[in-house]
Amino acid sequence: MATDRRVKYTKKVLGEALIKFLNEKPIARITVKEICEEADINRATFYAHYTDQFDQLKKIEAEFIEGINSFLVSYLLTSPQTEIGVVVGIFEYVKQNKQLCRALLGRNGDIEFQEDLIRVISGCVLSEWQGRLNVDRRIAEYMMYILATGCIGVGTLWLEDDCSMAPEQLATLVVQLANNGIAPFLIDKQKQL
Amino acid sequence: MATDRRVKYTKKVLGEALIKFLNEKPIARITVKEICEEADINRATFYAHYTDQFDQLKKIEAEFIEGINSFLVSYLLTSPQTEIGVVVGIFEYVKQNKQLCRALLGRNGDIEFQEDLIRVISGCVLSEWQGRLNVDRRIAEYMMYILATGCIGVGTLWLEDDCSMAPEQLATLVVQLANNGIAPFLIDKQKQL
DNA sequence: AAAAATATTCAACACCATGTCAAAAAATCA
DNA sequence: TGATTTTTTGACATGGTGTTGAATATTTTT
Repeated sequence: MATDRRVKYTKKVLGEALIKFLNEKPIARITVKEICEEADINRATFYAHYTDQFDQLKKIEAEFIEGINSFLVSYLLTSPQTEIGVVVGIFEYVKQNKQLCRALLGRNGDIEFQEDLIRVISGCVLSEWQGRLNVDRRIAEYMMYILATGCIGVGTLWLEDDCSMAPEQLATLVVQLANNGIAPFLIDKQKQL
Repeated sequence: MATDRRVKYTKKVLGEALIKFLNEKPIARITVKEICEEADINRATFYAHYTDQFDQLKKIEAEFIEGINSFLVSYLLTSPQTEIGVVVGIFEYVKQNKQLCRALLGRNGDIEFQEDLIRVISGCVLSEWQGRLNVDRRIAEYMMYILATGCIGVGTLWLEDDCSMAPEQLATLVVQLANNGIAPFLIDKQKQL
């Protein structure tokens, strides 16, 4: 299949070039010409694989989504399912793809990619919760959306911090906040008196 | 000052044209040429006001941020500050600028704009909470980020629903979830036994 | 209402990334 | 090695870009 070493190499260096530029400027400012110059690949070759830089970005995004999805599926099948375990897994997967994720989620990232991620997280992680909620289906969807976007948002901040915090710690924070909100963290616990 | 009626009209129709296209495709796919044709404004006139379509978008975004910021500041100065009141105010302001917000936050929106919004919300609404949290400053920042991005995320979903839910209802949901998480909404409340 | 100031229009220009092509060269696979 | 596939090369027309100066139109000022 698509295992020709030349094709593999071409896509690899073109992808690296795009990611590099995405850390500097939005996709709209990036030209096919400069991607090819950076990667030292002929422009005609680029067009043999992608229609333009947006197409290239979409395909890289799709590859990542596919990757994290299969990771989650295999995780859910094998491991004992602690509530926090999956969240840790997600953050670890993100950390392993730090540079790519920073480009896709950061300042010059793509909102459609965010939405794809929300879909994956909702599908694999949050969907189970949804059935246990004693609220309207629509309200439950809104609540899941808040949690999913909050999760992605803090993940992005974490990436900008170069993933300095441990994935377990971040996952713990997220799960606690999702379960009980900020109340347990407040200073004035009048109940203690 | 900048009150010449011609300038005002030009910027207005150019802005409307850009927003219209943003509901159809990403800014990168939008050309200065088509913005001007849609607005029936000469291309040279466009360049008298903006360097390109990105510059135009940034200026429209900045205008909105400025608007919501002054709205929040005046709100915090005049009204009795109920915890939920400010959140209602934000959602109402968003609803009043539905079409614009949908373009700026939707599928073809801009992540930098999201970040600007996070900054405003954090600054005006969440900063007070932060001091009351019994956690590290860094952890508190992460928590605020989760709440802010969750808030924006659900706001975007709400916009796509054409703001069908009342702002008060949505604000209530957000505040409850932020304060106590999903626990109070769960079906199996074993504590009741 | 006329004059002065300012904004917009118009036409034309060079520039450059784009997307495509056919033929040659290079690398891979069997 | 020989056949196949990919990449390179150079060339081409196309179209949006950004700028310019003069003409025209509109607003503001006196």
